[in-house]
Amino acid sequence: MIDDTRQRLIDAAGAIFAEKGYEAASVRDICQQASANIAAVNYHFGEKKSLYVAAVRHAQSCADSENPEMTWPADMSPVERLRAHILQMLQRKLEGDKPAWHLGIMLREMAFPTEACAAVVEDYVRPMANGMRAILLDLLGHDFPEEKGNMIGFSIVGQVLFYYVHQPVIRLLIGESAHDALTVQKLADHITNFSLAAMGLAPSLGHSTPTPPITTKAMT
Amino acid sequence: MIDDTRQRLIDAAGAIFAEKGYEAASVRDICQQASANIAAVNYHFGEKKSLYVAAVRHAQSCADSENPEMTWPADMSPVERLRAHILQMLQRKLEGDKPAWHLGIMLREMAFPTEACAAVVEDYVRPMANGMRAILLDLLGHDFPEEKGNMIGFSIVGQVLFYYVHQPVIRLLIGESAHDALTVQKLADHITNFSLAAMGLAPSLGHSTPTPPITTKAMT
DNA sequence: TCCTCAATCAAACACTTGTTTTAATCCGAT
DNA sequence: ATCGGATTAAAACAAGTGTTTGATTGAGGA
Repeated sequence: MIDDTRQRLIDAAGAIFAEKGYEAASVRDICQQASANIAAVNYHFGEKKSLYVAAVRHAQSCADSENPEMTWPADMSPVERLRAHILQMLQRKLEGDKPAWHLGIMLREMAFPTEACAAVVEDYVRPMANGMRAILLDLLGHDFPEEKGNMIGFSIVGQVLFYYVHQPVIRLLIGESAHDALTVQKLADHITNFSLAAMGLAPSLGHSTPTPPITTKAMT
Repeated sequence: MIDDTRQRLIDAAGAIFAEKGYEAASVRDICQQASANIAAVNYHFGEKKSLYVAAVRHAQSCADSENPEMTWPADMSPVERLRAHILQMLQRKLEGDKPAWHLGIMLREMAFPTEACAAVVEDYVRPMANGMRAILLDLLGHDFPEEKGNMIGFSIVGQVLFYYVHQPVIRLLIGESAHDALTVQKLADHITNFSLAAMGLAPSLGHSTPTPPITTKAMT
């Protein structure tokens, strides 16, 4: 059976782990949500912790398969690749078509790491970081200093992650309606334009010229 | 000292809550670290949850008193106020002279909120957000659209928080030595220059085109 | 001195936790 | 039909949880 109880356990566990954290999630709750017996988790995974890492690995393997390698058309300009990259990151996090726990459990792992964090970094974060670095190298020149490039990458990713990690704070801070008005497309355009302007590849924000979405070709 | 064990309990609780999270922290561990009896927490606070919110409130009251209201000299240019503000945020988080759990427990609360989150936002986040908004209004003009201003503020704060929230990921990603090379001063300069350039108030990163630093007053 | 009352302590409480055990069930191969 | 391995089920396990109890302390006031 594809719909094994083992898979049902991983799905239920991921959802509950992502929502309540590792310690607060009980195997009884997980088994009940998975319509499985209490002993099932120990039969299939041996112990609770193994079920947790199985859920994390499943989440990142799904994230891998759901996102088609981020391979952009070769004739796409670096600027447009950056724009598409930022939009995709935001969509992946805020437009939850897939089960929301896939990224929730990984963000929890990245903020308060357990032993599964290293695997997440290697299998999920590093490929994404390499993709970002490739774009930045095309944008800034391949002899750009590595440390500066790292910081620029962190500046971009930090902007994106902020809207996900601290979403509840933003809601409380600016109100529900103002938060709902921040659509993914609007956020992606802002972050892209903000970052491009910081790198000198687009007109700066700040002066209220109704800036149309920048679609300039990259300067090589 | 009037409330001896009560304060010891709050200190021990804050440290353990920040490190292990609410559920994983046991009152027995807390009482042992505080050299108090197991019944002390229930005698002084009634229940575990009240001790937690007491620790959170203590952390934010300390954060308030430790940071002298962020009142800059009146003749300081908005650009320099922004630079000082960013540096101060980073110092507060990464240069731990004070007990590290003061901000650790609040970041945990902001990322995965409990019922204490609203209080943290109102008493700690909102004043800081107002300070940031005041600087941005001086920088961009007091008739700047609110939503755009919010997003710019989030872009700046997101860059800062990234280095704290995802510090373990950064360590794994670029290595210990490269991470240690990212001093607070270096990060503050980068984030400030990056953000100023994005707003068109400083030369852009990316190319060494020495555009003279713009330190003009806000255009109204 | 006696009393009071807040504070501390050891012990036990009732409950949940993760895990194990043992028996029952399914299901394809013989 | 029968066997045997794989899976599920119910119950019990030991350990840990937050919380409560009731006794004990020790300083301050009448």
